[in-house]
Amino acid sequence: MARIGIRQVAAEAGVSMTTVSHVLNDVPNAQVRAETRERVLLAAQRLGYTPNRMARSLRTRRTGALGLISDSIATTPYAGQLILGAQRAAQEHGYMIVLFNTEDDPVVEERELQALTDYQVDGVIYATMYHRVVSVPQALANRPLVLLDAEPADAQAVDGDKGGGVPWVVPDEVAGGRTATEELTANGHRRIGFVTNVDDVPATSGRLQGYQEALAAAGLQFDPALVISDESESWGGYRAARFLLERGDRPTALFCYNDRMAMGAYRAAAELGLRIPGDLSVVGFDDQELITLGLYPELTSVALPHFDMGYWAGERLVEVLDDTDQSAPVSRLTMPCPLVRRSSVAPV
Amino acid sequence: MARIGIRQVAAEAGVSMTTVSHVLNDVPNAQVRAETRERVLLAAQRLGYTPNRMARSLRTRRTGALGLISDSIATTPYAGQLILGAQRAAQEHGYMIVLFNTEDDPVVEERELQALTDYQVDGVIYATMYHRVVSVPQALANRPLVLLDAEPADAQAVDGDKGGGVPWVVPDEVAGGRTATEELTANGHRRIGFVTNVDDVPATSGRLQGYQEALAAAGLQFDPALVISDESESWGGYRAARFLLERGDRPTALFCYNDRMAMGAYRAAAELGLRIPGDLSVVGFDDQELITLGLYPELTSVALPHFDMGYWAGERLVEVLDDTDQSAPVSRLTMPCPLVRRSSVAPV
DNA sequence: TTGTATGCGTTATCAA
DNA sequence: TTGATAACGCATACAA
Repeated sequence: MARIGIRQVAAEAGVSMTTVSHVLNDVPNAQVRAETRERVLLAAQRLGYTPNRMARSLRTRRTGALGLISDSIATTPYAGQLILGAQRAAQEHGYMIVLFNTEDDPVVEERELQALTDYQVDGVIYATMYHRVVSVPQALANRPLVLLDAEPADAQAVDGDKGGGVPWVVPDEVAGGRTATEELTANGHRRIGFVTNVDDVPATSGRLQGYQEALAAAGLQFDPALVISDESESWGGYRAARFLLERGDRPTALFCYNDRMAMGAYRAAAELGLRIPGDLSVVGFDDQELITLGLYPELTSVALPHFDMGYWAGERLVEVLDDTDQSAPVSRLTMPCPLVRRSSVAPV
Repeated sequence: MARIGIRQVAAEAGVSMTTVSHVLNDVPNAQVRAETRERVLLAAQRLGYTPNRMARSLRTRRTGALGLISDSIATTPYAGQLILGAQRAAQEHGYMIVLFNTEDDPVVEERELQALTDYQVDGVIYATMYHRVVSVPQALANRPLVLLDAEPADAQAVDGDKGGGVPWVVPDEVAGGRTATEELTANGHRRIGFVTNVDDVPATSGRLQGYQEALAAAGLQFDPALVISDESESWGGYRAARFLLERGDRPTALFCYNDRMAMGAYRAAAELGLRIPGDLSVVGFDDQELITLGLYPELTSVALPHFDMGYWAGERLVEVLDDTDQSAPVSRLTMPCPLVRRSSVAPV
């Protein structure tokens, strides 16, 4: 049983290979008579024809594969959404996603970049699992490339700008911080603590800025004493929250850098006999359901748009690959972070 | 600049394409003179030759791609480890992993299986993110296939047995349940509650069995009243634990079906004024660091060997693909679940 | 509007 | 021990 190829379809339809190819690929130039076209389509259908991707690839010099290389797929709960988004977009355009991992190890990264080349992927999505500033590896310089949840060290372009360089998408940390804080001011809170982290990443400065903007918008004075930094873990959040809540003029609400720190803040509140949300309102960040749904009361949190970012990156890369004209419409995007309301916020 | 291929290497080395192919692929039959061999290797090196995978694939009818199709990559924190393990194994043998997703939707699954065929992957890893009993889709029946974290509905073979069917790997739920319970009996606990879930999955029955075995091994009587089932969420764990802990002869230790339920148990204990581990010892399952490290005190938990299972599945599939003799050595494996000790267990 | 013929870069068959 | 050469299945320049 000879595997059915374009040749068999041609025979079945009583036409030549060329015609079949034209019909099946919707070649723009040469036209095919509608009747012939129909015949070919039917024949292909009847025979259950599936194009041989290897042969096609050899000929077109395109594999239809997108490489997704990321720093640490294993240890973060975000990875899934990021990858799934990219996968969905790729799938919709007939591409497949091939995974690569650097494990945050330069040696491994080197090896993976080599593999990326060996496998001859058509384009690359360079992803980080936490919003980071990265310098694009030299090996990726002259390839179709999109940055996912990462921004290039030499970035400067404005939102929606062409920017000229490599497209990238990151969460809008500033707007996210604003959203979280506004939820609190909207509930009448006037003393709002910010339990933040100590790392020098875009999220740290961005969310702080959003916090300040929201305060200003509500006519509130920014008080540096209400901002406490610590490790972005549960125990860091505990320490910071405890410090804030033990003050005489304790805040009535806490905006926490992430859900882990919020988890620590819950413990601090419990130890001090403070009820949530009755005595203290709390807003987290990241919307990690393991935490937000696990805590009691369930935690209101700002979600990171991982799926959407992944999807955008996939779409964008396909655009770059498929578009004849390379007039990149948008090369940089910050995505909004939606608020997910639960039960940890109440009016003062 | 013509891309360098086997032809260029041949010219550079002053030999024929055939010879180059022979030495580069270590063809077992035809021997090449050591000196010639050296010359070819050097030429390839000097030119930085990289084989064209599409051409090779077209010829060998093998893509070097393994399809990893899973039910829900997005929503679970396990996915990363599972995928990473498989990816690592694949990588080590020169294969790449291509991702597919069913989203637990039969329609999508249908489409993805089709894609799997279109992309002509050499083999398939069918993975579920929670240990499940599955029936292998018809479309996968006659392909190189390995089940990951899933067991076929018609399974019957013994560990290490050839089994004849498709290879699969799952966690050893029984041993895991035993491990968790033994940690408690070893600390002198004699009244050990089991906060379990209501779903009919292998983990439910397996862990219960392990619990019973450990009790028996410690010479303790199994008391059905100490086993409470509820939804495997934080609030379910809360309810079940609360019920157990309010009894007059409350247990001094709790084995929880998973970390989420343990999280709820923590809350129940706190509300009842019970200190952990002073008044109550707790062991969880899954070792989800977001929870185990977030809780206070940090939760002792039994870890699911996701990375190892992924790795095994990858290795196994490659074996099936590469091995000339198809005498499958092992077709079924249950992996041990190691205990991760933290601070939630103390002697009575 | 449709058909013929060539080549993409390898591997494998056969001959030398 | 090495070298010519024929597929692999498809897309396309060119001819009809």
